[in-house]
Amino acid sequence: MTTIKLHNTKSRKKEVFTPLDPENVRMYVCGPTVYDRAHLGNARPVVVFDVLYRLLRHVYGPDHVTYVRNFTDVDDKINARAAESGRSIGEITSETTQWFLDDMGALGALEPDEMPRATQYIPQMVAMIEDLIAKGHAYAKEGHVLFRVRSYTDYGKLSGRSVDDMIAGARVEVAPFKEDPMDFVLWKPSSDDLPGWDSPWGRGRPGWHIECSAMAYELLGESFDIHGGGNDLMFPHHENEIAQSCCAHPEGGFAQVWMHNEMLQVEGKKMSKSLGNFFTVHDLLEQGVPGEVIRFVFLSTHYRKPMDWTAEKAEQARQTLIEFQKIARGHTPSSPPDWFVSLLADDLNTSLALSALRDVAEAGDPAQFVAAANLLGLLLPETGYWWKEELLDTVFVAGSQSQWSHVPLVRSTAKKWQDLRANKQYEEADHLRNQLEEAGVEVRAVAAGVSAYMGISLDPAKLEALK
RNA sequence: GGCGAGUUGGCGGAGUGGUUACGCAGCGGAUUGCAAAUCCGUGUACACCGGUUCGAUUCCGGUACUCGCCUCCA
Repeated sequence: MTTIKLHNTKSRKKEVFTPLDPENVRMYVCGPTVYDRAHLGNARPVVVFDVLYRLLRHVYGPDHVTYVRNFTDVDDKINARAAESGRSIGEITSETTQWFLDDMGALGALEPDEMPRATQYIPQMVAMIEDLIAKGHAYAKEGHVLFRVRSYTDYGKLSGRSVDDMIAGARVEVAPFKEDPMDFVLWKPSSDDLPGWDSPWGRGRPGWHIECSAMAYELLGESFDIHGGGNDLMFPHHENEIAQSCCAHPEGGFAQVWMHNEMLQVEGKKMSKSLGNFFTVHDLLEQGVPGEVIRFVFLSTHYRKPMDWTAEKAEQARQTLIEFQKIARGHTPSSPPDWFVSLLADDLNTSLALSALRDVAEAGDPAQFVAAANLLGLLLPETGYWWKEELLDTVFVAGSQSQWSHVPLVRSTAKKWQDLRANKQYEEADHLRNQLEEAGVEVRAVAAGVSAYMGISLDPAKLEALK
């Protein structure tokens, strides 16, 4: 069996991964708060942990891995969005949840085995909070319930902070109902116009951190193998999760391995609305950037390094993927070579695996090549629509599905170009080629005849003019 | 201020105590009506300063710069 090594944030080291139960390897990853489209940065952990999920399924068997990723559907940002848009909370969360699934699906991400919604686990959260109060780790005051940070001596261990240092540097105004500035909210009261549930402390709603603790406990138990998420969640979210879960279930130990992906930048800068470089996954897909290309770019940077999204990388990824498609077409996957799997098993070295894909291809077994690519979530039938196989003999479509309608015209024009060349009518042929290029189509002569490449910047109007 | 991550040739990006990553671009050649595509060939880089060592890009210490978190943004 392939040995998997993973970098554990707890130890800051790469460790050999030994599941608690190889028959049921369990992983929890923090999912989105559903109030808007997922931006590109949101997609990074999804892709990273999707690769891990695929690897675990390959090594331990598809039926022996349980992957949980939650939806946070109760949150002040959602309330604010509802208030400003005049729409109902339920409408917003269900719509956004579906968007998320669609967009991540376009990136070739498998759906987790369980996708719990926070609002479906309120009783479990209340029970856990009651338990924490009973054990002296939490206290109720003025309709709030707060976690008593000082009652958990290991608080701060994951992120390497001491409680005293944090208080010294804290800039937050301390609420009067807090015993200690570091204490955080488990439950807070809701006014009548806000979502709320009846509880021993009155009508209210849960704090963010308790959601993940309660859902992870309910679905994976008091101890499980891997907990993942973005670097920025390490503190306070994951630290608080550990405190809650380990205090409620001291015998469990919660997650064995903590994994954190680094953040995403765009053209060297942090993605932010003020810099004007903020965009969603959906935006890119709409522009005709295939989800597979986005995924390829993600995989080309190791998950523990900051990733820079650039247009140039996307273009290179596109070209490489077209190459890969030519190798793969017509072949059904067999099984990836063990040596390839072991590259990936070394703390998800996706960038190395990506370049090694060429070696798999050169080894001469296309079925293995497709299988290796599939392990990375590439060349999948469901996301490879942009290079639809039946079109390949003459036309590559590198954009969105909406471009398919132009394929017949491009194909016939390309053939016309070829005929002109065959008749040595070079002037007319070159003119036609220029027109095609201006419309966003590249044509070239190949051994078998002619092929055309429809780029993403297709100009349908100029194309129609060629009729 | 506290904590953490990073710095590899034109670009992206692996890896290693002493020998080639790889890809893209570029350059030279073959081929070609031109171009593209394809094929062949081609590149001694590892932030800076010390230390350990026969020898460091690779280990240790420091400096600079970049970035993230500490403000319920993945």
